[in-house]
Amino acid sequence: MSLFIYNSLGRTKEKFEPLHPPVVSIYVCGPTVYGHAHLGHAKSYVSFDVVVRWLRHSGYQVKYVQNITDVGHLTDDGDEGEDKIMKQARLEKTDPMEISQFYTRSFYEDMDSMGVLRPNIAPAATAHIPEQIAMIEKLVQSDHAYEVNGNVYFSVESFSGYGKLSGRTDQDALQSGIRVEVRSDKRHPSDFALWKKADKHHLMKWTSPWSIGYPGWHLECSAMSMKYLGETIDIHGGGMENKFPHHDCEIAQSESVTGKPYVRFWMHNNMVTINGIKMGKSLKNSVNLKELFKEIDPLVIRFFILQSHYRSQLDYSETAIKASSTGLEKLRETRRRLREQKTGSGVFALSPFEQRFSEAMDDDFNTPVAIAVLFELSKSINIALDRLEGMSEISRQETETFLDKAGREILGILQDENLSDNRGNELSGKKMDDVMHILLDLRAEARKNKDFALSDRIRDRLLDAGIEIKDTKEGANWTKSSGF
RNA sequence: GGCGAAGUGGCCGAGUGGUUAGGCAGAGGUCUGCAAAACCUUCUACAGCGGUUCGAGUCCGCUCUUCGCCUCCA
Repeated sequence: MSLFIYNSLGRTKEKFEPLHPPVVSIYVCGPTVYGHAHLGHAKSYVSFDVVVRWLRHSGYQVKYVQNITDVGHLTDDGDEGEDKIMKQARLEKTDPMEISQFYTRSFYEDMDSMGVLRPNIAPAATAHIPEQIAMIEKLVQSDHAYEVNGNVYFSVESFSGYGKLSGRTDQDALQSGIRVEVRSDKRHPSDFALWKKADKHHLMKWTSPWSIGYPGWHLECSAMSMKYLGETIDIHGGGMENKFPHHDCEIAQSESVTGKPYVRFWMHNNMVTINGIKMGKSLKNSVNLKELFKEIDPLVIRFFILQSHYRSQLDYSETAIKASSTGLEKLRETRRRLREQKTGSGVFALSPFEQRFSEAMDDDFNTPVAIAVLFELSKSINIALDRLEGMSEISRQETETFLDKAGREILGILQDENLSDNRGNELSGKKMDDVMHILLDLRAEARKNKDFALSDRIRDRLLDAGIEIKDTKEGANWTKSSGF
C-alpha cells in the first residue's frame, strides 16, 4: 500500500516518494500575523497537521516548516497601498513588532487548542532579510531581475514556465482589458516586486544594495524554504487562493536561482465558506476562532473540518457544527465504553477497519472516509460489547490501541487517554472521581429502594452542574455534559 | 474577458463504470423504573438535456446555476 497525493502541478493523484527517504520536507504557507486566526486558518492548519501526522505514522521523518509572515505586504499591488501590519499598528496605537508578536502568540494558542502540532521550524520573515537580499542579488546577476529607482522586479519573461501552476501561462492575454493601467516602473505588467523602496513614513525597512526598503511579498517563502529544506522540497502546501500569483511567483524566482525544480508536490487546500461565500478577513465575514471556542469545543471544530476533504470547500453553519459535535461525542463515548466495560470472551475482527482506515488516508488523506470507518468501527464495538460474551481482553486492548492511534495520534480528534475525555481538565482529578463515586453510590441505593424521586433529583441537579449521568448494565457512569 | 473548481437525499458530506458511504436530523421499535446511551428497522439522492457503454453521480458534449483566483488573503 502506498500513499497517493493530489499534485496541483499536473492536477492528478501521484504516488508519493520523498526525494531523500526517510526524510520528507514540507513547507506550508503560514499566517500573516495582523489579526486573530479565523476558521479558514483552522481548516488549513488542521488539514496539514493531519498530513504531517500521517506521514510520520507512515514511517517518514518529517521536517515541517511553516513561516510566520511578520512583515506586512502591501494592501494592493500597485505602488500604492499600505503595509497591513503597519496599518494595524497604527489602529492599535502601537508598533509593528508588538502587533506581530501579539498575533503570533494568539495564533499558536488557537492552534494548540485544536491539537495542531507545532511545525519543526517556524521562521519569521523579518528574521530572514539577509537571505532574501542574497536571493535577489542572484536574480539580478543572472538577469532574471532588474532594478529601477530602488525597486527590484522579477522579469516574468525571463522564466519560460511562469504561470504553469495556475495555468496562467499567457501573460499578454492576462492583461487584456482588466486592469486600468497602473503607473509603474515595471517592464512587463506581470513582473512582480522582489524589493520595494520604502517611503519615509514606512516603519519596517532594511538596508539593501538598492535602497532602504522591504522585501516583496512572494520572496520570504522561497528564501526560507531553501534555507531550511533545500533547493528542492517534497511538499509545499497552502491555500488555493495562493496558487496565483503567490505560488507561481515562488516557482519562478526559486527555479531561476537554482535551475532545479522547486517543489515536487504542490498541495492546495480549499476554503471555508459561509452561505457559499468565501470567508476572509478582508470580507469581514470571518469567524474568529477565539469567539468560536467560547461556545464550541476546539476539537469539535477540528472534527468538523476533517469530516470534509481538504480539497473540498467547507460550508460553515451552526447546524453543521452541532451535527459534528454530536457525532464526535458518539466516538468519545465508544472509546470510554471500550475502556471501562468489563471484558468477556468474544473475539473482535479489527483488521478490516485498520485496513480501510489506512487505505482512506493513503488516498490523498481522505479523512472523511477515515472518519466514516471509525463510525462503523464504533458501531461494531458497541454490538460486540452488547453481546453476552462481550469482548476478550486481547481484543479489547487491540481495539483500544487502534482507536487511540487512529483517533488521537493520527486524526487528533480524541484526547489523551489519561484525561478522561470529556470529563475535562477541571473535573478529571482523582478527588472528583471519589466525590462522584459517593454520589453515584447514594443514587444507586435510592434506585434500589425505588426512591426514583430522589435518584432523579440527583441526576437532574448534577446535569445542572454540567455533569451527565448514564445508567448502564455495568452501573452508572458520568461525563461532563456535552452541551453545544 | 482569462484561469480553475463545483452542483449528491431535510442538513453536512464521501464516492473517477457494476456491490450499503458515513454523520446529524425525522419516524417506528428493543433495552431501561424513567431518561440518556447503545442497538434494530425505516423515509427523502445524484442540476437539466443528449451521447458512449451490457451497465453512469461516476466518461463525453451542450445548457443552467454557484464558487474561487486574476489587489492582500488559509
